[in-house]
Formats: sequence, C-alpha cells, structure tokens
Amino acid sequence: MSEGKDVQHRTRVRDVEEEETEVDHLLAEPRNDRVSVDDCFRVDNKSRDVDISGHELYTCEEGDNYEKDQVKHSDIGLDDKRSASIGPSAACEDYLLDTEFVHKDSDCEDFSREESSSTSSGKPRIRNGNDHDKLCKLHLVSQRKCGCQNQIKEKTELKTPILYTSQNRRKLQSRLELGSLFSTRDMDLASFSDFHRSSIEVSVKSNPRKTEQFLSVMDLTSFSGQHQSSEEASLISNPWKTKQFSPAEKSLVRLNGSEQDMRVKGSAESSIHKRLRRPPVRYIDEFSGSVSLSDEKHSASDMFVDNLKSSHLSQLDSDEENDLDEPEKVSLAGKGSKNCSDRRKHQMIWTLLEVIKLVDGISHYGVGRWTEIQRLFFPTSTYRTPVDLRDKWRNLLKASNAWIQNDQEEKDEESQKNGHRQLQKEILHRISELGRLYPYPVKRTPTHTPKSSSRK
DNA sequence: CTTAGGG
DNA sequence: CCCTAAG
Repeated sequence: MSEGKDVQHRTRVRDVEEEETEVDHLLAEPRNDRVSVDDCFRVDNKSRDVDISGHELYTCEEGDNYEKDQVKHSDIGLDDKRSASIGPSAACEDYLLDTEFVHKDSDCEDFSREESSSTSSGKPRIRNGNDHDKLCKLHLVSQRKCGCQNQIKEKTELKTPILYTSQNRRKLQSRLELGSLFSTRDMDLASFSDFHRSSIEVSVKSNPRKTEQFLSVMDLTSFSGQHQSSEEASLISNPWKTKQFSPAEKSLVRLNGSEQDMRVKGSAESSIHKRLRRPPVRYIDEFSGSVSLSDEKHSASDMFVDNLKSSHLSQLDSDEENDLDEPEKVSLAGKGSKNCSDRRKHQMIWTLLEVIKLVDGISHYGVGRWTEIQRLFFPTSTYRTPVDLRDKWRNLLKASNAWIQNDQEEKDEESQKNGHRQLQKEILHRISELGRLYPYPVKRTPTHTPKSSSRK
C-alpha cells in the first residue's frame, strides 16, 4: 500500500514540477539555484531574513563585499530578474573568517570568484601562488606537522574535486584541515553523511569552538537519505522543535522560517526542510499526537511526513521553485478533525509562492478574470479553483489594508513574535496598489471613483 | 461555465 | 473554504 501511495505522491509531485516549469518565466520568485549545502553553514554568522518576495535582507555586522550585490535586489522591485544567488563562496569565507587563521586574500577568494562565474560545475581552485608561510600556518593550526612535501602534494590535490572514498579519506581530511571544510561541494554529497563524522573530528581538532555549532548544524541537516534519522522526521513534522536547539541553528531556523529553500544541486537529497511557518493548530495537534517516528504510515501525519520526504527527493532536481508548496502535494484533510466547522474542510495553506503567483496574475490580467489567471499561473493544480483565487485575493486585500493602516513595523515585529506569517512590504504594497486599481467589489464605474479604495 | 457575493 | 445566485 505504501507503493501505491508513493506512486500517487510522485505523480502529484510531478504535477507540481510541471506547473513550476510552466510558469517559470512568470514567477516573481527568487531563483536560488546555486544555493548549496554550504549555505547552511554560513548562516550562523549573518542573520539572514527573507521577505515575502524572497529577497534576502541582510543584517550583517561585517561589511562583506559579496553581499552588496545581493542586497541590491531588495531595491529592484518585483521584477523577475531576481536571481539573488548565494554562492558557496560565502560559506567558505565565513568559515575561514571564523577560523582565525585565514585572511581575506586566502584560498577562499578563488572559490568565490570561481563560483560567481560558473554555475554548478565550478571546481574549486587553490591559488598556486600560495606562499609557504600560509600553508605552514594552516598546518600549525590543524596541529599537523609541517612537511613541505606534503603541502605541495596537497596543493595539487586541492585542484580537483575529491570523491569521498575510504582511500580518499585522508585527502579530504587534510583538505579540511586546510580550512576548506565548507566547500563541501567538492565532494560527492552522497558520501557526505559518512564523511561528516570524520569531518567533525577534524574540525574538532582544528577549531573546537566552532565545532560545537558545526555539530549542531550537522544534526539538523543530515545530508544523506540513508541517514534520515528519526530526528529529522520529527523535524519535518514539527520543525519548531528546532527552536530548542542551540545557537547555531537559530539562524538556520530563521532561514527556514523565512521559507528559504536550501537545495543541494546535483545531489540526491538535501533534507533541509523549508517551511517553518506554523501550520494551523489542528495540524499541529494531529502531528504532536500521533507522530511516533516509526515506520507506520497510517495516520495522516505520517503520510504528511512521507510526502514531504518524497517531495524533497524529487524536487531537488528542478532548479526552480524556491518555496516549496507543500499544500500542493499534501492533502491535509485526512482526518475529520476536531470541532472545526464543516467548511474549511480541505483548507490548504496558501504559500508565499502561490500568493506571489496570484498577485502576478492579477497584475497581469486584472481582477475578475480568475479563470485566466488560474489557467496561466496555476496550470496543473487541481485545487486553487478560480473561486479560490478570488477568495484569496479578497483576503489579501483585506489583510493588506489592515496592515497598511496599522503601523507596518509594529505589526511586523508582533507577528514575527507570534510566529505569524507576515507579508512583507513589497508584496503588500503591490497588493494595495492593485487593490486601488481594482477595488474588490468590482466597481468599474467610470463616473465615480470607487469608495472602497480608501487611501491609506 | 464563470463570476460575485455572502456565510 | 463552501454555497448560491446571476450573467
């Protein structure tokens, strides 16, 4: 039975993929194609946030060069050219910064440059002109003997990606000790799970302070599907558990909370869950009640977890879609839950991406042509009928008006504290603008200005 | 069938 | 989200 379910999931997932590719050009969503595993490591330095349109808002203390360009994207507006890509270079650099012994002009610089120019096939390169001193220094830090021959050897080895095998273990370790730990893209990610044990050891040696954080990050993100621990399952079903974790993944949680998708390109799976938005209460109830982290897949919650996993697996290849729309794959209406009123039976959460799609559609077609919008922007989704779109738009308008009337910032903080999802200014303004243009009670009276579009 | 409007 | 009436 699990087979049939699986098939079903796949088809649904495929649908979604199809949809995503179809609306590819229309989406006003960030395409962080290049976000890789490495990014999860860099987060702990910067507190990164993402507004609704997916723009990264950095609040970094140190003036980092590479972030300037990305910050700019927040100013562009809602154009579709927002490939605010974050390169692994950042991660590398951060780590190196943390590990005290590397300076800005070290090997990492090459990484970043390389990354910015090439998409995924960028092979890390170490600058040849590395002076001996630096390497010696590295060796010193990593408590290794400084043998010059070894260094040269390592230097050459660093140029080529190393697949993790038992034979290569030593190479990798030495690389790690050289501070290139976080350029994990060098190695086959499928072998990373095995690898990370040793890497942890190594990093303990090289920098105990940092390792604490690193370990917790690793706990959160087991990179191999074989290593899908029960913990991860629980994380997926109830991501808020992460809040109990230690400082390192606070930022990670924040990242997820901002619906930022981390994707490992080319690797089979990255099991970093995306959406941290708190599901409606009744879902939480369901999950907390029945999730036993066992193999049983009878309850709706288990189905949910399973769905998430499979969706993660198969979605990793498509480089589109930053914000996974779980509700598009999961029918959460399994149980006739609680004392919920009869309607809202099949309520599925509108994701950020969907909202953006909707807004795009409206700005494209105008209000009222819901069918068209649905056809163009929600092609393969069986749910999200034109009526749903209209309803959602109605709600959005209401909400945006309310939000704009009240103080934005205040609300923002408040709702973030409460864990509510907050539509950020950009889309908010867009909504209100459209609302002004097409007031919801469609009053297309040319003679009189619509009253409902009361100025804020 | 699509949309508007109310619940 | 559901239901219904109106075009």
